[in-house]
Amino acid sequence: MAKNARVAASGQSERKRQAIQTAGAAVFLDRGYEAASMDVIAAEAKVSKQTIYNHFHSKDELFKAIISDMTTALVIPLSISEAAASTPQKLLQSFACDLLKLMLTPSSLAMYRLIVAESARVPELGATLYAAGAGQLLHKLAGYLEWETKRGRLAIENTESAAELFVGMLTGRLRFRVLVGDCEMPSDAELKERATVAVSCFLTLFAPVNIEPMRRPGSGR
Amino acid sequence: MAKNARVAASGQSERKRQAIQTAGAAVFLDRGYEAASMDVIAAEAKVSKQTIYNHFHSKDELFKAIISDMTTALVIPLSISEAAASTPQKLLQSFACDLLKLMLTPSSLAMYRLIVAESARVPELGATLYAAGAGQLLHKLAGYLEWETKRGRLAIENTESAAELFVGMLTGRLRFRVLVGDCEMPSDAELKERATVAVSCFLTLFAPVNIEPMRRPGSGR
DNA sequence: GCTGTATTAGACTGTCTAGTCCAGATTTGA
DNA sequence: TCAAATCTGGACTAGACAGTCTAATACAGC
Repeated sequence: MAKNARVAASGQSERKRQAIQTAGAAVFLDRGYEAASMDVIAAEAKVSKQTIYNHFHSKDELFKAIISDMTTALVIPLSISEAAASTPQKLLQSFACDLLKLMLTPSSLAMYRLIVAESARVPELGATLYAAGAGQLLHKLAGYLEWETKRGRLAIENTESAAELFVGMLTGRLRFRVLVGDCEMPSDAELKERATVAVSCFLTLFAPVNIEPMRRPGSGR
Repeated sequence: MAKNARVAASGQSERKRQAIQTAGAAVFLDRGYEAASMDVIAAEAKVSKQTIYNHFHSKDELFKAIISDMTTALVIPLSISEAAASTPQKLLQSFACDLLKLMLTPSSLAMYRLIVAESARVPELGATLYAAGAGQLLHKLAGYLEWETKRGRLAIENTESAAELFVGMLTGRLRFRVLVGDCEMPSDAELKERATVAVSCFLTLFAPVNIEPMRRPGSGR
């Protein structure tokens, strides 16, 4: 045991392990930790239950492995490389749209639900995941804001707090409402409108003083 | 059966029912739906298990009764009655502080966790609770903003969307971070600073044009 | 005090689950 | 080709849990 996993990447054992993690992720996300049984995961992975226990000591360890794997798979939709060729308004607008769409994805919602529900039971996971996901996203956004400030196209003193402000304005209670079934999934047009309002407010607050401010916000539906 | 419950308010039966609901709320909030067993709830309520089933047909019905009871107990910390004697800045600031403190209360956090976790299993609850809690709060805030706009002390076109914007700016990712263990409970001073930033941004966006704008925000911490 | 109803403790059923064990089949690596 | 490791499926243990049942007790209204 404990052989180099990479060497065996094409081997059956490693494929089984992957299948278990994939199936486990699906079942945990779908049902939550308690309601996900090892038998169902085994069936989903097309693997015998014993095989799961060959790879993971317990249900809890499997869960932790899956979640911690997910942190490496989180993708942040903000490419600062494009920033030079764009304007703050365009870049923030497209970032905002991407972010809204991403966070309202069924799998993102399921992930959020799972993390909120289980972070009490498994404290270390939540912080790790936050750092890899939302935290990193805010940090990248702050980096971009910093860069634009140096360039003179924005005027922000505390970029970390401004980044959080922007994301807060953008998302508001939307995720909670969708999660809780208070409203349908918004259309793309509604998301775009929401993004536009947030960007426009943000630029009103943080555009350099010598630049004409945006239209007064809050007129959106 | 089905006697008027109010008449029997001083009776033993009604007291038992109350004890069951109270104990059930505590156990559900503490452990979540799945991990809360009827035996534990009975013990906590100092009641026999059969008595629970005399009052509620099933665990699920008990859960629903408890949650729907909570909706009537939600208190919104915004008294517009004080508004006339104050200024938008002062009132929003105090509202913001109250709201932040309220939402970071251990019991509020536990409630949030429970709702997020269980709204998938019991869809109708989430919407009801949202309407009674966060939704009503946003609505009251919007009402206040409307009133100040009519009075000429604010200039807002869409007050509902502005209310959500304000709450979004105020809370940002804070609840999620605390819930997930990414950060400690913030001190009162930090909460106040956070409220100040949000209020100042909000007033910059929505103060009437003839009034001097606030200091440029984002300088916090 | 009498009568009917609610409560109680605890035994009990049936179901579900995490985790183990085993004997035979398959795969892997040399 | 052979031996070690891994996989399989299914039976099994032990415990938890929702919900029922019972026989005895406490209580409320008349």
